[in-house]
Amino acid sequence: MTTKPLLDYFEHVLPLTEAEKSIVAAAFQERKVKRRHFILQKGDVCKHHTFVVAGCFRMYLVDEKGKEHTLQFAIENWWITDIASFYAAEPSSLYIEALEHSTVLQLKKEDQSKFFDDSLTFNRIFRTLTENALVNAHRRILQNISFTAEERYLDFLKRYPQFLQRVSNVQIASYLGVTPEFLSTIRKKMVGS
Amino acid sequence: MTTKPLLDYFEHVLPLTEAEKSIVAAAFQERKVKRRHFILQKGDVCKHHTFVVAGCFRMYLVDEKGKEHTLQFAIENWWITDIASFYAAEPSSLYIEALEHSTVLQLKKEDQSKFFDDSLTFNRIFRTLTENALVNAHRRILQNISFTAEERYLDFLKRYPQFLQRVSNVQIASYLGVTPEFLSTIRKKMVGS
DNA sequence: CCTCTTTCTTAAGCTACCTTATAGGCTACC
DNA sequence: GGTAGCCTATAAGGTAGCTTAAGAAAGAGG
Repeated sequence: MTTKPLLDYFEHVLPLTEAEKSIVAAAFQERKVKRRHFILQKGDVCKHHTFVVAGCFRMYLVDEKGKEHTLQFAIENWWITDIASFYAAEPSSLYIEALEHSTVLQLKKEDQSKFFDDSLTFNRIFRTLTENALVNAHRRILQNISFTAEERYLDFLKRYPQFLQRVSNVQIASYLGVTPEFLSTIRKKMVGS
Repeated sequence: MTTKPLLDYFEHVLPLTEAEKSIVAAAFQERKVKRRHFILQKGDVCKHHTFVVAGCFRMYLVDEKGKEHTLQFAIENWWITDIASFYAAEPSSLYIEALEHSTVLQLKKEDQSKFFDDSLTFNRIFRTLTENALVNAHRRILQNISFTAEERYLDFLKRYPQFLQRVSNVQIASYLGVTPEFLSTIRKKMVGS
């Protein structure tokens, strides 16, 4: 069953009753996404919370000069959602693209709202997930304003070594906020030392 | 009563029953903080969620070269908490300093946990606050990797004009991730144009 | 298996931002 | 009411990171 990774993930936060498990299994919809296809494009309203069962995604912005800036990657057991668009029900300014053939589980906003109206458990789980995401976001902000590009790259390597095999250096550069050429010189310098 | 701004703030998210209001009023503790005093210092575990009733704070990191990097300011009706330290119960790497004589309301972690065990309402309120904070954090990450220093300053002016009167340019520079000298040249250039 | 696209690297010249230093204006406090 | 401490501004020289360009290597897809 495809929902198993999601149920395991939830139980890692808070134990679920059997009833809650079947509610989750019923509410989330499985979806296959091919490489280079999008589950969100600029202008769309983000209507789903997306949990990655298999595969790899990136969420990015394209600026007025056409340059891409990556906010987040996601692989197995990660969430990838434009929460600004999702919660405000406004058109997104972001793209979410599959970097590999992928399988996701999606929760519609209406179904999530029902969960939140009724269930203490689901409020606690999503509150915890959001707290964790915020802690990560705060760390990244601090790194962006206080680290050099090389320090940010080293931290990325340490924190997300799994991504190295799966996303290109072009995309890592756009996550770190540098050009691919400069990332290349950083890598060259590191080999030397 | 000092808790009124907090109750108003909560009700702006979700209506509270009278019973819930008195629970809140009882759980939060008022505290006066003098200018240049700290409610959190590096090495301390952050044990309270802090709501600002009056005054002004900044939360910052001091790096190994002694330079300060500001994560957040807070004035009336803002929260200021090192959530990484708060939720993980680990020593903080941050300082939270009063920039003016201030009054805050603080909620101990144990009391918040009790709220979360029992109350759907409080889970929903804090989930919503955390979501909003995450949306803001995401916007700031995008700005940091895709905006120039001048663009970040312009957005800061537009978004937080109240802060201009209350925090120094040195501190704004440390929030934007530039030196005070460079902020000064940006400001000079703007007047000219 | 072959071709087209993407990826990575290297290098030269350039720009944004930093460092250090100096100086004037403002505030606060003895 | 003077002096110390902080805040802002200005300028010169330095460095991190960008732009453009070009070629080699690796993959994707037919």
